[in-house]
Amino acid sequence: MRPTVKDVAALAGVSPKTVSNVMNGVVFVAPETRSRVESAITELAYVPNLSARGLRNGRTGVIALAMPDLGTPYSAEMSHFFVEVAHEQGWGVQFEETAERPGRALSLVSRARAHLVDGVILNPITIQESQLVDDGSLPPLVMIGEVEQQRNDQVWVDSVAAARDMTRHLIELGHRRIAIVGSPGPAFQTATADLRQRGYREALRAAAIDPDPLLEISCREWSPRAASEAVTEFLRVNPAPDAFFCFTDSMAIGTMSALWTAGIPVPGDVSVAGFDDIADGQFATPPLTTVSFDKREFAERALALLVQRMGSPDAPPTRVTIAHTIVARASTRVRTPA
Amino acid sequence: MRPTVKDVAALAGVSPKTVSNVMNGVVFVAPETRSRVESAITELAYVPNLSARGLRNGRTGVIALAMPDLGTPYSAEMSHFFVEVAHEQGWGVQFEETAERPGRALSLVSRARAHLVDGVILNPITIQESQLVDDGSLPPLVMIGEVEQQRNDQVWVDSVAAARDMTRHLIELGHRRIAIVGSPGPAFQTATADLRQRGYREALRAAAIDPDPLLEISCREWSPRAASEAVTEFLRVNPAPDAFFCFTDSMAIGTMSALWTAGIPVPGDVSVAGFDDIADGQFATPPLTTVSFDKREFAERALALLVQRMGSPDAPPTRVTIAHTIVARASTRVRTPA
DNA sequence: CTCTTTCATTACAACGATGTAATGCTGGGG
DNA sequence: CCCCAGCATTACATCGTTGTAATGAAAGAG
Repeated sequence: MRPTVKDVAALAGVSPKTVSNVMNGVVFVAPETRSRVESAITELAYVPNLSARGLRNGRTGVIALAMPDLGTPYSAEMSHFFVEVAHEQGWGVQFEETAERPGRALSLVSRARAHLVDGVILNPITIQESQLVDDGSLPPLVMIGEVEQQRNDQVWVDSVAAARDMTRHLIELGHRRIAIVGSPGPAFQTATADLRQRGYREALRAAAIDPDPLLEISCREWSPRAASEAVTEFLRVNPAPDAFFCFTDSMAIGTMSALWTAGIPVPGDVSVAGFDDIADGQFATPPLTTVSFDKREFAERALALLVQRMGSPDAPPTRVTIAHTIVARASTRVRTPA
Repeated sequence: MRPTVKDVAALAGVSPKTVSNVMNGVVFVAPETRSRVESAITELAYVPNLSARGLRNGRTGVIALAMPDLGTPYSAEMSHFFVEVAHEQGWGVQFEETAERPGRALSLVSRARAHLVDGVILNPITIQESQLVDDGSLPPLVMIGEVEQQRNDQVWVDSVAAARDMTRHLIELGHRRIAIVGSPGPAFQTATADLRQRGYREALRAAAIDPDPLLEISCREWSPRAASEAVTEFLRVNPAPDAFFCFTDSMAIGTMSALWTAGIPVPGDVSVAGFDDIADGQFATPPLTTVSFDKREFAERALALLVQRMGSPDAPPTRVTIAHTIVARASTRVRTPA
């Protein structure tokens, strides 16, 4: 039988409330009493029942983290930092996967309202999910990622600027026919895809390069497999472009795989760039040029926003933009005309 | 203000307990009453308070999953399947990272005892963690991975056999000087490393190949970076072996990166094999030969074991072995003597 | 028409922790 | 010597849900 405050109180010869006072430390407790209680706690190996505390306080000390698909390196790395940061601050983290099935985000909100979690950090994947209706009963919520909405607190990377920067980088290397992988298409519509494509087009326009719709390759999903298939199909019909700018590192890895299979050397014949700076990108062959940002800072800011929101539910929403940089590695290089 | 059973009961004109009966569905409720309650629930958008339920029942419906480092593809993919399977069965999943700092596993057990979770699935990383003392107060617990202990339920892959099979596979391809990456060393001691090395040595012995201690490369940690560094250092001093058998796919990716940098073609000059069959291994260049096993089945079996353990705390521990297969891809091929 | 029997429904208490308001104690001033 | 101020500690109620035991009503038997 698990010991309770009652047991501790009995052993220490005080009342349950005094034990509670010792643990929460807000009320002053005489040093002698305090130490007596503390040793009773140790002796019984007492651990407070968080369900009871949660019931009483309306707080559980747990937040929910909803990422599209934990299995993908991007979600995984982000999750890693969220868990790390949250644990440092004493929060538990409960997981949800939004890609599993549509509407998952809603059931998630339900869960939150079920008071198992005090707040939610949500990386929406579809447009609908980012349009969660706020009927006033939403739990404290922070959106992460490239979502176009103003209703909730949000942390993101400026995808338009980042895509523009990367495209310009490729242009500066001498590339002209720059294909993108992950363009928004009928099978895959996300705000992220839209924004990155917008940045790409802006950079082309700035360099007076005519955008070629053929070079905007879309995938049925943002996975290495889908990218590999889409690029393979593209190469079957078209000559290789100067460079591929893939909207995620995962798709870049799939793209490089397709190029390897097709016998096209990277970066010899074409350059390949990604987005996200996942750890394995550094160890791809060749190491991947990518858009990088501080994932730990991302997690810290999002959690800070969430905690703040828990405190003041009615404050106006805040949007935090995380700085990005272009990390040039061996997968891109100056174009040497054939 | 969140509605409670009381509010629902008032609206439906019944007692709180009847509402509870409708939701839990064990006791028979007259159809007419039931539908009245159900529409009251819908109207108020009532969601039960899980803290209260947890306090009352002693069950929270949440399990904890403790993996070494969520950021690594292996942990991430396993976690993905655990979350998927758990959600299908209505469990919530709370995350812990055991690699964060030593002793984490203990604080985790504390958390479990704090009754926020009903059970724990633990992938221990150090030997100590796998030796958790059972003072009778452990929560329902299932160990996953290559841990040598008999105290707890466990799901694993037979690492000795798998490493033996992979080594034999490489031998059958004509390789003789087969290096391993991830050999147990002073900086990194795990049961997994021991077992895989044992399997490797057994296969060499069976083929009458003298094991060469120089070919047993150890890394300071099981990451692509550490593997890349260790292999680079190895190549600085030694001639390239016929093949590298890396004890994880992550290390295989690091190894291929080092080989790429050193200008040694894979699989032209050397073959590379991994272990775990992570998704990105298929899209490495070249695609990675590896030891594969059904991760979803792994998760299902572990969760089933955990649920069973919750029901009967005193049953003797069970150990489940998940089948493995060798998946041959382009990173290994028949040796062509120079 | 009355007395069981059956079975849906209800009243009440309890899970464990903690905020509130009241209690008891100690010591200093009148 | 007594009373009151100040402050550590306590009793009690409460959070929302559900098991237990009791209630009440309806149906069937005598």
